[in-house]
Amino acid sequence: MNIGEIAKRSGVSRSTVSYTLSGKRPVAEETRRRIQAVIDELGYRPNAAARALKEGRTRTIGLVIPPASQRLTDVQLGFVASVVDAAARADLDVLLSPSGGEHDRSFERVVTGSRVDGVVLMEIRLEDDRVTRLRQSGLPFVGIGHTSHPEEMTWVDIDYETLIARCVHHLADLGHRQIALVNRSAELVAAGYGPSHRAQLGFTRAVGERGLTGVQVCCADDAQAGTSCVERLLAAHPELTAIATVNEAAIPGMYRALTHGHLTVPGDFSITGVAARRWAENLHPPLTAADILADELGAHAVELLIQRIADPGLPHRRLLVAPPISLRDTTGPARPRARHG
Amino acid sequence: MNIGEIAKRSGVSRSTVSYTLSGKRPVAEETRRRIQAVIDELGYRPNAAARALKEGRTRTIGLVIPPASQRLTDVQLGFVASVVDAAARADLDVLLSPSGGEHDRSFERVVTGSRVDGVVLMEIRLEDDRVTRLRQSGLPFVGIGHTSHPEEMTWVDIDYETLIARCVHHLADLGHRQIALVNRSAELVAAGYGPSHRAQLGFTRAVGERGLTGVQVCCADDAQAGTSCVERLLAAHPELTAIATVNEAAIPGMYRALTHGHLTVPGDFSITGVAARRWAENLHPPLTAADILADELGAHAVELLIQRIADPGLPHRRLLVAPPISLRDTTGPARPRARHG
DNA sequence: ATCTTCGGTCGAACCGATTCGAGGAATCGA
DNA sequence: TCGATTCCTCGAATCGGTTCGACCGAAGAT
Repeated sequence: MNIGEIAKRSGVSRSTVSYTLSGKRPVAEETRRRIQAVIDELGYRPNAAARALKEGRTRTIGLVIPPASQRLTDVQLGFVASVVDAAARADLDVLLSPSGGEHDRSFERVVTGSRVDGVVLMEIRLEDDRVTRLRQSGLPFVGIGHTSHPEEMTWVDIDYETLIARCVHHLADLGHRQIALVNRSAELVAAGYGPSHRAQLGFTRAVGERGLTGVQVCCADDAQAGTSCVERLLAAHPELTAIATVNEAAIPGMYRALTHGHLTVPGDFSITGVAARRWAENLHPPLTAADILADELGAHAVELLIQRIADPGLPHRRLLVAPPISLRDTTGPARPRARHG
Repeated sequence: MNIGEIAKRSGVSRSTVSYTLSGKRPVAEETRRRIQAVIDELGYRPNAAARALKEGRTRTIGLVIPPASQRLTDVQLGFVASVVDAAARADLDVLLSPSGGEHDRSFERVVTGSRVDGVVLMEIRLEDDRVTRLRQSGLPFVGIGHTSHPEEMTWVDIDYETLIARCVHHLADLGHRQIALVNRSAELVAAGYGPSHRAQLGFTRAVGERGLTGVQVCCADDAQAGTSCVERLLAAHPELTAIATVNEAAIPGMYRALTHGHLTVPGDFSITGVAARRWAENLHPPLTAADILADELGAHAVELLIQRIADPGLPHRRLLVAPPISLRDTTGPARPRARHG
């Protein structure tokens, strides 16, 4: 079922069929109708490989997701969904590629075999081999996240530094004097994961500006870890009255630890952070947090990528978003903690 | 950077380079080394489109995910991850396609343009247009889930009927006499969503076999809905002492409603169901549930698909898995409910 | 009446791989 | 020494599209 077959049945040449499809040259109205009828009847669609070969573009973008695809956070999942949606709207297909660890073959295939016109790269580290690899390959790409050389690539990102600083200021405004930052896992922080690093910066800065006492801890990305992390914090820092966090997966566990410690939220203890909106709303109690607009960010990444594909010579662009804090039910005026042992 | 360039620099013909790459004909050891050196130096990879065009296969599979990609459940996410992993292991790329609603163009592109060698289809309904469409397209496909004509396609699925029946028997063994099934959203059930339908069947059957009183309700896929659903249940059925559910997203909300109603789990009230293992373990308290082994199922789907791609004439196969219930902390002996208003 | 112009169509080249039949050189047996 | 066999390599065809130059007839200009 190829273009030659359509041509034969319509009594025209292959090129005329092609022009009918693309509209790049005029075709007589009657001829066009005849060809279209045959196409519709046979349900013909041009072969994607042949088209890609001749045109030199695949109408496909790669989406490189983090290795541990088992444990995508809600925010990450939101990025995937929004990238896929935005790509679909632009009539682009999305090739999914896990990267890192045992999946390097997959990443390499995507980068190197002219399979895609461009790549959206998620979960970028401050020093990231994949960025180096992509840059030297010459393939257009856009990061969701950025490296320690932000000017060298096009990216969109969440301004964790500002957001966490904002959280700290918000807590300080409410009278809290001793605040903890619950970051993500120690491994991620050690690996130079940008958001974690920038959260540290923002926290340190804001705590300094407001003359507060700040504690920083790492915590694995699950509820269990959140519980034990907060238990340790409460025990070690009796004056602590509030937490800011970028570790959404640990938050339910943190709630649990507070409940166990007979601390009500937001009465006795305040907690705030950065999280996906729907997720924050569905928590109990709903979390006061800076809402990450994954939809918007993913769509923007695709848009920038499409521009870069159209003109790879374009200067690099970056977009750093810092959504405001949505006040919900987990932050309130500071009150000295009652001791319960 | 094409095969001709490699050939020129190695001083051989293009076909010799091709044979070196594929090993389909002998190439002199020295020639092979020379060619390989050039390939390594230039980092050459054969153009995927050209190869696909000539070979008639793309080394890519399509993964059709549910429309509301924003709200993939943990189980669904597990399927995606395991399919991607399994495909990567088989050196296959994965083209992601949201289906349904506004995304039909994407689905159509995947099915029709020879973009993929086969398709894994998720979230199948009892009557499903996409299955019809795929069957008439002749493209090999494997379902995760199946329609009301199970013999007409190859699929893997979770035996929700058996699992829910098992949950009911487990609760009956513990002495519970009145049990509720919390199903997924009314829309899904109305749309003929297989798992929901089969859960109903299994529930009705087991309740009958054990002479219990059974109540069935639908519940949207979020915590909020879970809370109000259970609140209504508790109010309407004072004798109710246990719940079985296939709605994992609603479970945290159900816990909450029980807590509010001053019912301890598993002391006053038992709850069990079907859920992803990691998720069930991380819940508080950990959920007694049949653990869905998404990894296994996804990998098996890919395996079956690869077989069908290799030989489309193969008879259809099906795999219905019914993992045993993992006893955790949410089911216990029946005890008449204390009235708290 | 002749020259342009232009809309509509065709044939052929091309994209970058794979694969088949054929050919050349070296080796072997007779 | 000559033909057969084996081993290696090459050239050409092919996959299914797109696109460029050319051509043809009809309409418009002079």
